[in-house]
Amino acid sequence: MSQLLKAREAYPSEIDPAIERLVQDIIGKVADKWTMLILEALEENGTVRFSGIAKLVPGISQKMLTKTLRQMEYDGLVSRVIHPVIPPHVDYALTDMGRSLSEAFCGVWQWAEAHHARIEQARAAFLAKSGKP
Amino acid sequence: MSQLLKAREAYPSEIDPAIERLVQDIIGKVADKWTMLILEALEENGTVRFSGIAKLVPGISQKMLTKTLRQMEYDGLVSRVIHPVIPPHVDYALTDMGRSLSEAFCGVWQWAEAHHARIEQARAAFLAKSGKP
DNA sequence: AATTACACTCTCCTTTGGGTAAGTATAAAT
DNA sequence: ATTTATACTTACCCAAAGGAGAGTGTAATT
Repeated sequence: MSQLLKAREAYPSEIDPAIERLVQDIIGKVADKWTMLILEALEENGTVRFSGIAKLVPGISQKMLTKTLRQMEYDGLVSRVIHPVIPPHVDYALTDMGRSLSEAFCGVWQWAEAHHARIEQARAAFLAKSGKP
Repeated sequence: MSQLLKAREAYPSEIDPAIERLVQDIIGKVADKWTMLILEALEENGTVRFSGIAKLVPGISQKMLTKTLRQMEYDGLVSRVIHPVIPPHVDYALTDMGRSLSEAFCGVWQWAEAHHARIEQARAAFLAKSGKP
């Protein structure tokens, strides 16, 4: 057993550790690149089909799109409506919970848009500081 | 080349695609489990040492702690101050930018705390619906 | 008869994430 | 002389993420 694991037990916590773990699990699942990108795409475009989301989320592969949508459906963030026609037609949309998450995430998007220049600046400074000496 | 990739180029975009890509890259990096957990730990505890963060972030390994902290320093989210004593003493703290990100993330934490019960409910419903027929 | 459309699924493969364990440096405490 | 403390790094390993590409089913189109 590592020193870290031993030491960790020493700290007390004011909040219910069971809920804390649950929340961290949710954060761990929801704080996913593709989840967030799909969330935004659906928030801005309402009901969208599979291929529509693929167009709205640059760089996502079919595999990841399918997988992420399934997880989001499982978590109750999106609804999935199959129209049994040929060729197939499947509509995706945010649920109320998905919309509320999207709203909660709005601040992060704004932060990213507001700070991307400063981040690049920080990176350059880091490289200059640590790369030279 | 896949159909998806071909189709994607067709869609025009109102916003600067270069900035869009930058923002999505930032989201992709920042939307990381450990980053978010460390962010919260530092936000709530101010200046903390390496081993202190390890105690505050349950389940993180030394390797991931080191790696994530380096990335956060690179992105300008945390400051790292080395006190050249023996045994070593290194202080970590959020920068202004780190604090602002933490603030932006606050909404997501609150969402997770508010909705974890509903998520578990949705999962049960999903399994009942898709597992039976 | 061949092609296209759509929303997948499946297989193969490479990359990354992430855990464990051991090693490092050195001064102070035992 | 050995242990302890701290903040790492390195090496080894496995599992998960994720990309590329091919295949599927069927009806309408060409």
